[in-house]
Amino acid sequence: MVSERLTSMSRPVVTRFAPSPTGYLHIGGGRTALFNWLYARGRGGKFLLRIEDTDRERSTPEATAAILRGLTWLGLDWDGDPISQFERRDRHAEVAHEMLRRGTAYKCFSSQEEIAAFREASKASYAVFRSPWRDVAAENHPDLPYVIRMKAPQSGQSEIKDEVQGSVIIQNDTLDDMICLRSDGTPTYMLAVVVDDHDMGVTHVIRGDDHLNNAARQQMIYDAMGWEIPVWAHIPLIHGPDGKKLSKRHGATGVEEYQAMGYPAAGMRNYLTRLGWAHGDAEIFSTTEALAMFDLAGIGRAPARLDFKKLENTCGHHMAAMEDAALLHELVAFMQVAGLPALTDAQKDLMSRGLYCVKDRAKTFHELLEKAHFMLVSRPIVADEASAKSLDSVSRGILNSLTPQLQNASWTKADLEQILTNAAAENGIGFGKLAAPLRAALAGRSATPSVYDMMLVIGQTETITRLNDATV
RNA sequence: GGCCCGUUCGUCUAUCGGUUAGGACAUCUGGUUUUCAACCAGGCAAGAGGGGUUCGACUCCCCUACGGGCUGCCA
Repeated sequence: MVSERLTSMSRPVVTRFAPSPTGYLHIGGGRTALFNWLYARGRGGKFLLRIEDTDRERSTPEATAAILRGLTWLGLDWDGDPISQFERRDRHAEVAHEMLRRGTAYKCFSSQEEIAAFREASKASYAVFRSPWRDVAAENHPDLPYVIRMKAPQSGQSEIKDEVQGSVIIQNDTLDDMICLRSDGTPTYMLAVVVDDHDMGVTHVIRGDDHLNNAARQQMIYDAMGWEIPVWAHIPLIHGPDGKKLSKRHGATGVEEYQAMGYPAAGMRNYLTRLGWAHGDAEIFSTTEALAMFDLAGIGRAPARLDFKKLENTCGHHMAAMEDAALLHELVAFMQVAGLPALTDAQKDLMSRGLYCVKDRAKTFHELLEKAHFMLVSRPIVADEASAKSLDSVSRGILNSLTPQLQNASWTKADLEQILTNAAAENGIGFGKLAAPLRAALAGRSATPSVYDMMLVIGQTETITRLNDATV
């Protein structure tokens, strides 16, 4: 592992996330953003956003909005306004021309047809294209459209000092003179990233390892302009459960889909942080703890597979640990995204009083809602198939006999406990046999919080009314 | 084809030349229990294959296999 360069350690960290606005925020992109965010924020640095919208055909404002929504949901905040790469095209062109002046780039008049013909002819050898214009003096240039190509070294090697991949050596003769400025005057990606990262003061480039090879060429631009090369950290991509590249076939690929599936953002952050990164045995941790622990050295080099079981488990821990108010707030947002009807004020009120007894039994918001059903239904309560079985004539009779005692109860947990255990004993049944019909009557479900908690939450009047409903 | 990266239990991973290869999720067995969730105790389970280097390799080097990436006037 290469240690961080001194120059970079002496200035504040600036990272960035640079998505192409061609669709929703991919879960892999979300993790890349998270790593950048953790690294910068954990060090008091800046986390910037750049929208790589130079591909005018595929870029849409809707996609940009979706990406920002995804980041916001994940809790990743960025500094300043997102930067549009497209709007910086003049600056990119300016740098290309500066390279021309410096002699580190040249005008190439080869047409796309000529290049295509070269590729066709050298299909077998896969030779790299060598422009015949590399060393042609300006006075011999024709009056034709041209591109500006990087005058890259053709021998020797380039070293990428990568914090994750270690030292990576690329032979310079395998690289062609990449195009920096197209014949229509627009910049290519390779030029634009370097110029933007430099101008934005990015100190650490943390991105997918599909860019590892690109780093060698990008370094050449930094060198050509005399700019300082940032610290590289190329992280492996996320794969589906079967080890293949994550695709729609695997289910959810978009961050917002995970929100709709009901995973709490804190759990998602925790899980995603641990996916491809480790710090000893740390598994369940808060974002504050993650910020303190996160480092580049802990990032693994192999692609990690998404494991929904572990995601759920992680989310369960966070769900239980969340403050009631925050949990309710996130639940409301979730219901909106999932297209569920909004909670009424009465429901919210009940929920804020009863969340304590459901949050540690759920791993997703869908489960939370299911467990909270007793707070959300309105009478008459219809017992579902499983719970209806426990409402036979015998148990109805027992429930009915409970009513007078409940009417006189002080409605504390201790009091209710005494009434119910006595009732079970008097009827010669185990407590479980009594709890089942109570669940059916109070919630219409067989999987619910403790019967005591339900009674406490909905209150005396409502409890008795529901029992009466069930016994008629 | 060329170049680059990767490969520890089913999964996420720890290990940075000497460990009974550890933890977590999942799974299995028992316990607890008021259903669900949880909890407690325990079990199963791993260094891709082959060569080196070394007193000693999961760890360092090479080869092979498999997976991934790059090889655009896409990003």
